[in-house]
Amino acid sequence: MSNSPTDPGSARGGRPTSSDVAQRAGVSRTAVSFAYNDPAKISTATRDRIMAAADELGYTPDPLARMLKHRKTGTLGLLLPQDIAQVMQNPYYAQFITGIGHVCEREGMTLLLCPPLRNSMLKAIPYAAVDGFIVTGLEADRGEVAELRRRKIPFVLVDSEPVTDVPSVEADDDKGGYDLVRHILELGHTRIAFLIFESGPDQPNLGYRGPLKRRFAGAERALAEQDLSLTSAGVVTVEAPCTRSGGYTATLDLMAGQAPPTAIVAFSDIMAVGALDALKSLNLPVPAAVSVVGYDDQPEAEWTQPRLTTIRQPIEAKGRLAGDFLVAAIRGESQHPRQLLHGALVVRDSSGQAPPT
Amino acid sequence: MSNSPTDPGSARGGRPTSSDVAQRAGVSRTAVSFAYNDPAKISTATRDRIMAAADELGYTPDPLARMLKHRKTGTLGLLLPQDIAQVMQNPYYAQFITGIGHVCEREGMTLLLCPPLRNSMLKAIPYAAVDGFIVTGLEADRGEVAELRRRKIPFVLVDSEPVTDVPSVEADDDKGGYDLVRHILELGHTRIAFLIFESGPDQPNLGYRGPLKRRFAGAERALAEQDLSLTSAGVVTVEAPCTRSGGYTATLDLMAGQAPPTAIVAFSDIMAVGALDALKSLNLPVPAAVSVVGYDDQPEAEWTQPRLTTIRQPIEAKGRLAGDFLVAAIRGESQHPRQLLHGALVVRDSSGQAPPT
DNA sequence: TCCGATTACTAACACGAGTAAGTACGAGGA
DNA sequence: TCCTCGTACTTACTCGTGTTAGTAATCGGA
Repeated sequence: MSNSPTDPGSARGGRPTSSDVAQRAGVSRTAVSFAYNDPAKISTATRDRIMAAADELGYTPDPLARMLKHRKTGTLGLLLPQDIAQVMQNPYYAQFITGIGHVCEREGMTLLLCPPLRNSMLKAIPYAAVDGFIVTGLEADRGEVAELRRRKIPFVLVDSEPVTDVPSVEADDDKGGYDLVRHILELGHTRIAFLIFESGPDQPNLGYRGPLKRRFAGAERALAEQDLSLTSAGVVTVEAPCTRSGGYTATLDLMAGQAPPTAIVAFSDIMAVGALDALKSLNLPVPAAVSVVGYDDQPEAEWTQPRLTTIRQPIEAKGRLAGDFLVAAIRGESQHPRQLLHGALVVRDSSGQAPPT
Repeated sequence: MSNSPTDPGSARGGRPTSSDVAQRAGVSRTAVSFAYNDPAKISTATRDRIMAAADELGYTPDPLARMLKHRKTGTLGLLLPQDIAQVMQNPYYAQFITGIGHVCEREGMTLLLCPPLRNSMLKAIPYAAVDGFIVTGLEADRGEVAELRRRKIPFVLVDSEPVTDVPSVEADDDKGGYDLVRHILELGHTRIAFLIFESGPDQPNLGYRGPLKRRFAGAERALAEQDLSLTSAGVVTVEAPCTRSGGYTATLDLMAGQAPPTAIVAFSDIMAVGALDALKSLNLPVPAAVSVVGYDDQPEAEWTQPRLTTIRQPIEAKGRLAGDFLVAAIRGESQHPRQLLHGALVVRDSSGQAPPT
């Protein structure tokens, strides 16, 4: 109303600043800052006057400016390998984020979901205002690690290949793969199909990254004990999208083949559920005709008919540890810890003795 | 190495700034900025020199400083009513965030999860560096709306009571409640139990907020058509935590009562699943002895045995619309749209004719 | 040879705050 | 009266960047 258009500090359409409040209360901008951050440094009378002025103008300190000054954002960044929509459809991530959430609650921090920018995780890094990153589903090339190092931003790797001097959280996927396949072999199966997620090079067990690679390594160890390998007759590997329908379609294809498997090892519960769907539609009893096992022990595993044998993985603990490590790294307390989490075979009803030949 | 300790611009432990790069390349700081943001304004030769210097020093523009200058963060804020860990355990939110995720992808934005700070959504607002908020699960008192208005931050309300001049997305929970109960009544049920989430005042249908309140209103309309009400004999309302075990325990209690219900109306699928568990453990066939219906049509609803009758709610669309509205509001294009989304009754196998008395 | 016009760059201000160092003032002690 | 000393406040610098306005050098044209 009384603002001349050239008046610089006044609310010219935008939000009021501390200068506006200072002017209105007849004090310096510093006094306004003190009123908010260090009330002891100012008389209660002027403090009240300042607060009243702030209230009338609708002033509120700008979070960005504070962050810039303090060099602290109060947010953890979660660097994702896929778009948010894809990630959230995967129950794995819901559990993982739950774990991080516990840390956020304890520390009073927020969580920023950072999907790739123009299909690149690397490009997403420079645009995130965070105190540090939790990096998950890292691509093989590792440009991201170099970039994060360049930037001197604290970060934690999850389910990635080990990198020196970087805190990391891993699961014993090798042992998981081993336990799962050994369980199947002990039941007498010899015609085994591996149902795996994501696309990779066409040579199995070569070029797979992260957890998948390690699960395969464990599987191969178990197979070797029975003088089998991933390339033995009867052992096949099929790739499909990590969805229920992906597992469904792949299983239909498998069972239509020459010598269909008697055991399907899915490296994801959700794909295993799809496999169960397919076998049901083919009227093949599980586990009498075909055994099915999954991985992760997500809640679905207990609801299927029959209930799913799987590897329980402490996903939530993984998130929590990653959060703890990151917070420690941000505080500079980090000793570059590396934690290996253990899974366990959960035998339910979907795996049984191989049918007589 | 060659930095004197009083040298102000040099990397004194921290990250290098554009001044450092400028000094190293023998140009002004402005030139460095141009090299990154407007290469046309600078000769290619010096641009290369600047980039080389930046590379050697490991320089990278500070996202916070950019945001402050541009008055734009490139992130949407999701203001949550509970801690991240609690929210992520609820499949509802996973779907909702999926919807927002589509918008984030299209706009190239990130998503900030803002849980309450010291049990207060209101206190979380000032600490978030976002371009706008999606507000969900708002408490009844509405302090948050006033605060967001004060701050002049764009925001969108989801599943809240209507507020004038604020974009909002709602579902027709009233119709959902009506359809669900009408379905049950048409099957001849008269002894009905409502299984609802969260704690409220002890008088049912009074003081409930948001969606729950509207679902009850719809339910009451349907009941009235049969000359029944929420306080009729045979109609009970039970509150329990919104979890599988919450539904389980509550149902056990219900069935142990004098005149146990023949229909259980859960206002959440996950509680309905718990109810099914309980009935199974009591050897009560569903729907022959007791019908069970849920709400939301989450993926679980199709996996249960029997498959669950429920109200399909377009949760993902809700998130997507909220995102769209928020982006429009941030751009200043907003006409304060209000969208009402429609659900639909999905009849599966868990609801059937009431047993003969 | 002198005049615009273009190119290539810089100085100076802005974004919105926090904070060390400095100043004016009144009270209290010698 | 003079000299502390504490209180209450301000001046001036800082965080790291974007960008307008302005200047020195170069070029083409007459």
